[in-house]
Amino acid sequence: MTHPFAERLMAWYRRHARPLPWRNTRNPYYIWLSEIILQQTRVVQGQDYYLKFIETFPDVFALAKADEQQVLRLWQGLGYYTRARNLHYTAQYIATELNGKFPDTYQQLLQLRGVGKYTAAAIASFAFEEPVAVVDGNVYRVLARYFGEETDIASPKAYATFFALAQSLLPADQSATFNQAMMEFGAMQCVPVSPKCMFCPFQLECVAFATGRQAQLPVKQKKTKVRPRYFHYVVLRSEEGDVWLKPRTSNDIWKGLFDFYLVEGENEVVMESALLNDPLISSLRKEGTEESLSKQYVHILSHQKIYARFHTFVASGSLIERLVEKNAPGLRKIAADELTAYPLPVLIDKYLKETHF
DNA sequence: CAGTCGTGGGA
DNA sequence: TTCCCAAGACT
Repeated sequence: MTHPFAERLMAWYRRHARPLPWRNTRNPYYIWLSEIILQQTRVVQGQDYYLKFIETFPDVFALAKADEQQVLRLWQGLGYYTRARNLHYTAQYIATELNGKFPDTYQQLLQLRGVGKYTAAAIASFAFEEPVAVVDGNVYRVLARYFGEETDIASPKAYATFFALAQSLLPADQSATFNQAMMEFGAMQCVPVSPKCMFCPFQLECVAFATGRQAQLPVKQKKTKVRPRYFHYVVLRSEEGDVWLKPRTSNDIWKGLFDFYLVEGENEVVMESALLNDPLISSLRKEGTEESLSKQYVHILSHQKIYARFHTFVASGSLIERLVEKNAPGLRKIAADELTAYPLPVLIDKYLKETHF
């Protein structure tokens, strides 16, 4: 009764599946962890993080017992840090409220923080063989091309359209294999640029191939606009080897991570006066503190382009403490050799490495 | 709905 | 250089 498409897809999968570490298990904790890591993230980038996480936190209780800061530090460099904070929150919820028993249905999984429709379907099918189709970027692409489906995948209603398609193809008794196969096929064969149509098992029926529209499908309208930001960081270093960090708590980029005291301006012109007017910088200069300025760093995020410079001030710890208390409450004094315990944005980590901190 | 949340890699 | 985008979720 299996749909011919599904049959051929799974045959392809049996020959071409990569041996990924999270494919050897039905443990929902491992599958959940891998799926959160892989959201908007390439396998090559996520794999080492997955291995680090299961080694450090072998079960949901271990993850629940950790500090959020430790989880974020392990996540450092992966981006979209809300994923890590939700991961930790959900681990604590499962460990304490559910006594460690993982939710085992699509609907219940959907209630977990950080678990949306895709991830709930992935866990439900991979761990519990529930017949619910996954729809991720790969699935959009494969189905849009195969069926010539032109719905804009950036519109929220597209999910329902493609879910219905995927669900109609899914064999109820092999949902795990089918879902894995759909994504693997999209990732390895029906790739975004230059898909391997010459060796494709669906060449005869694929609408995109027949009409030469592989490059036009799937349709995606939304284009992200990038906002420039101008950062001037104040790096406070004491002669005793301490450094002052700033926890990022607001709903901005890098929430939950640490950076330095920051002066930000709309543009470079505004920046100049902002620096002169800043109370902490003024007081440091008034004290004649040794100062140096770094090169400009350019750091690209999905919606922002950050131009950053680092102003380093070196002084005695007591002087810095006095000025910080008066002008920059909220900074945290850290021994330089304890920086490895703090989750830092890649921009900050790169600066620290380049200046041999 | 439309915008926002990182980072790295490939064309 | 610039653009796209990668096993999305949340507001």
